[in-house]
Amino acid sequence: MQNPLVLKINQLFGSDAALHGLLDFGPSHRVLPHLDIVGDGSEVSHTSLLLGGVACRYRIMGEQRAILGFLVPGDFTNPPFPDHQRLNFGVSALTTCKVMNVSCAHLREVASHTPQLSTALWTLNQMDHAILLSWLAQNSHCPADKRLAHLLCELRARLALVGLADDNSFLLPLTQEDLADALGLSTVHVNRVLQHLRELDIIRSMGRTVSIPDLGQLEAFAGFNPTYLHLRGAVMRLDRMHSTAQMRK
Amino acid sequence: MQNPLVLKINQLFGSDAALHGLLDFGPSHRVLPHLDIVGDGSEVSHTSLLLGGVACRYRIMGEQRAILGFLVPGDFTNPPFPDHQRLNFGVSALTTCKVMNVSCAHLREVASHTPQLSTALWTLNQMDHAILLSWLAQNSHCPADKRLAHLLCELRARLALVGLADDNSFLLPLTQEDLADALGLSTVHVNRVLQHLRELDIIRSMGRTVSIPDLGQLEAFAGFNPTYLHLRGAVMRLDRMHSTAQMRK
DNA sequence: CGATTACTTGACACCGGTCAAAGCCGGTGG
DNA sequence: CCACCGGCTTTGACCGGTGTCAAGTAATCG
Repeated sequence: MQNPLVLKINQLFGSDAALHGLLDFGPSHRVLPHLDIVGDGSEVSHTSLLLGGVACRYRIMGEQRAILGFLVPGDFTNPPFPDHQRLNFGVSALTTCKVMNVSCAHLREVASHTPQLSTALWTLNQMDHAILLSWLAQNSHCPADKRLAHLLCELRARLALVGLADDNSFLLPLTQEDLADALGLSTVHVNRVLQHLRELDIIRSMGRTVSIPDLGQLEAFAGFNPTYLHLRGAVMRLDRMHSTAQMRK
Repeated sequence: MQNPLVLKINQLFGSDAALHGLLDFGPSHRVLPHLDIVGDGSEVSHTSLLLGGVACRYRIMGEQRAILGFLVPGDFTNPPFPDHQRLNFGVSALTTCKVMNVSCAHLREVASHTPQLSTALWTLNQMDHAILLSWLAQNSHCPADKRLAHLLCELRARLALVGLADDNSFLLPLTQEDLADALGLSTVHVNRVLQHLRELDIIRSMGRTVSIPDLGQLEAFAGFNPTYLHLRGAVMRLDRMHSTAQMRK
């Protein structure tokens, strides 16, 4: 059972044995569903690495919960760079989660000895930012069916990065209510849109398993552009950054 | 005529004479309305500081433009930290803009000599992130009138930081179409919601000037919580970061 | 002063929300 | 092994917020 962050970094930047040992930070603990991993508005000088399960960033707006992002294994709850962040969101476990706390100071210390790790963390942070931008664009400007399809594409791609999905299916332990709170829709409507996607045979879902007859078709329907996740070309980009960094010296 | 970034940093972190000279990076140029300051998808190793005018981050989705954020004087088009970013959005001038390009490498160089500047840039970056989160939450989970009201609160607060707004009014050079593309609404509906807010006497707008009879009432209506902009307490936070940084040594 | 761009208005359609009830499914305990 | 239970999913009827289309009015600029 490998650290999913290591898996992800290797997947994105090419296998790099040097990193394997660096990212074992210590003991992990479990968080049960519906419990907070990080409380809303808390002030922290650490981040938490999700090792297993699915969690979400959220904020309570009036009566209802707004989900602002999903976390899958290999993700950090908050950016690992600055000390003493006051978060303006909470992080809550959606399934049972395995979590490891990482001091930001410690992570910076490790990264300062390993420029590749430092670059990798930066890229992951930009990926996080890109996902947020994409949610904003989709949720504000797309009809419900495209929104939902796009979210499925994104989650599949991110899960695939840590070996939890392939091109044809993956396990998605979210309720329709979770999806609704993320997409800004009602639970009832999410249900109907799911049925609609099934009728079109764009997805086939049984229980928690989503299976995808034709990934290309799904991504086309959603208008999904995987490059924003730095999925392809990330290795090239890392190389270029190193080479230009050397040129400048 | 002062550099609005200096103004903003002083406003947020307290007057700090040491910064005054550091943030003059060189020549600026003008960009006319509707022209790109940075093209979508371009790869840059610099950022651009907006010195005057209003611009937006945007992305074209199908037929229509999605506005993903507004830029006011003192804002950067993209985060100033990493070299060689491939942007997944464009930046376009909404009014005539005065823009100054800043090499990321150079900015890092300057910041490395001035820990206060470095911290300030970090905080500004987190502020940017917080605004994005807030847009996502509002646009996905609020009815049109609250959304619009919230956006007006945010813009007023940000403009006030650089001396371009007070509690009772400010100049907002946006068309209703700009607002619509930002809020994910149709132009027609933005028009109607504006009328509605005027009927409630929550805002009074004449031409491009928005005047606010009672700021408290507007912010209450919008559910606006200014702390997410680091507006209050930012000075304290900066102090705390410095003192804890020293303690660790 | 004409021409273009922005704003305003009304009628109508539709997407998605709400409410309420009924199945389904997995777990728990007798 | 079955009965029960709570959470999740599915349905239907109805309503309201927003979008669309199209036309008309104001404002801005050369």
